[in-house]
Amino acid sequence: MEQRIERIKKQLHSQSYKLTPQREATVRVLLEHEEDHLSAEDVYLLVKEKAPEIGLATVYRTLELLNELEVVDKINFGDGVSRYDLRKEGADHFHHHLVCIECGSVDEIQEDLLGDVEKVVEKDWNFKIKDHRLTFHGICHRCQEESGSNNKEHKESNQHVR
Amino acid sequence: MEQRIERIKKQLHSQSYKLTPQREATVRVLLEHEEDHLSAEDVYLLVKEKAPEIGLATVYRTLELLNELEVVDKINFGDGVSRYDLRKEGADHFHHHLVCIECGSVDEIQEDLLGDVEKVVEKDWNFKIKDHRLTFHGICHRCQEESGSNNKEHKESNQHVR
DNA sequence: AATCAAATTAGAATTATTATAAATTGATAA
DNA sequence: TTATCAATTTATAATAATTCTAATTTGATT
Repeated sequence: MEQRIERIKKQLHSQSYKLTPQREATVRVLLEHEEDHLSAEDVYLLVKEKAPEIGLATVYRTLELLNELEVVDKINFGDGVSRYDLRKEGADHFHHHLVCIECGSVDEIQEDLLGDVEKVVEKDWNFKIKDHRLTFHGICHRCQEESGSNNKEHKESNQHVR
Repeated sequence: MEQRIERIKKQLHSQSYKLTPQREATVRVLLEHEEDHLSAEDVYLLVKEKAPEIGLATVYRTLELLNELEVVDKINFGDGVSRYDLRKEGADHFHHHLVCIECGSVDEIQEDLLGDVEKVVEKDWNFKIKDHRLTFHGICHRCQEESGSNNKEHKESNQHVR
């Protein structure tokens, strides 16, 4: 973890930004919740535990900065809020998401999957792809297994959406 | 156009909703702007021309209703607003989008493209796919052609984003 | 004409996000 | 160390999108 923070710090410095205490606390929260898809508010509340004096606007600005530096990705699942997702180091493509319409959980797919599709799009539409967003909506494996039971909640990877 | 409205009317009736004048005016606007990706506000302003007494809340409610009936799809390109896109009749999959990061234009891809990918996801992740969202961000064919020139604006299919 | 539910309107309320102005911090150089 | 200057942060106000509420209207049915 310290090494990743160190690398992010270098990345900031290389563009003459500083890793202030507030920014570091924010990055730590993101690293500690790598599996989740936190909203700005979520991040704010978690950062407050480490650095109670931080302001919400600072969190927003930090997330925006990290987004510009491609340390995090800003995503939107259609509920009202933006969520922020740490990029896997060395990942040159953005990962995909599986959103369960039953329980609201969000799982990630790290595999590429789109290589061939992107080739087709670049060629047939003459479109130079820089990034992509792919989200599948459906029923997750957990909700399928319990078909018949009434258990509506799962313990892990739950990111409930309004 | 009249036939499509007639079919939407039937669809509403089948779920015991009515095609009120306000709803009809809204549907007409959507049909007349099938190529665009209108925000609720855009729709509201256009509907006002036909039915000046309509309220913004009604437009929101109508769009939400049409979304539930899968007549329109609610999409989100990451700017602050939701956009509403008429579903192609008979299309069992949601079309994809090409968002240009230069000029802000949004083009559509009607081709499926994801068939194989979906098979893999359903099998390997045991996820029952109901819907998907795929958006590519990059440089559109128009902006590529004019590399070198300073022309920043295009006449058609422009959906500028904040 | 009476009735009842669905739909609409206007406007208030909420929620997420961004902007602003004043204060603080940190690095650098005199 | 102290002065200085830009970057950053804070608190708060402002904005923008969307949803809620209460009162009213509409339409179909008795």
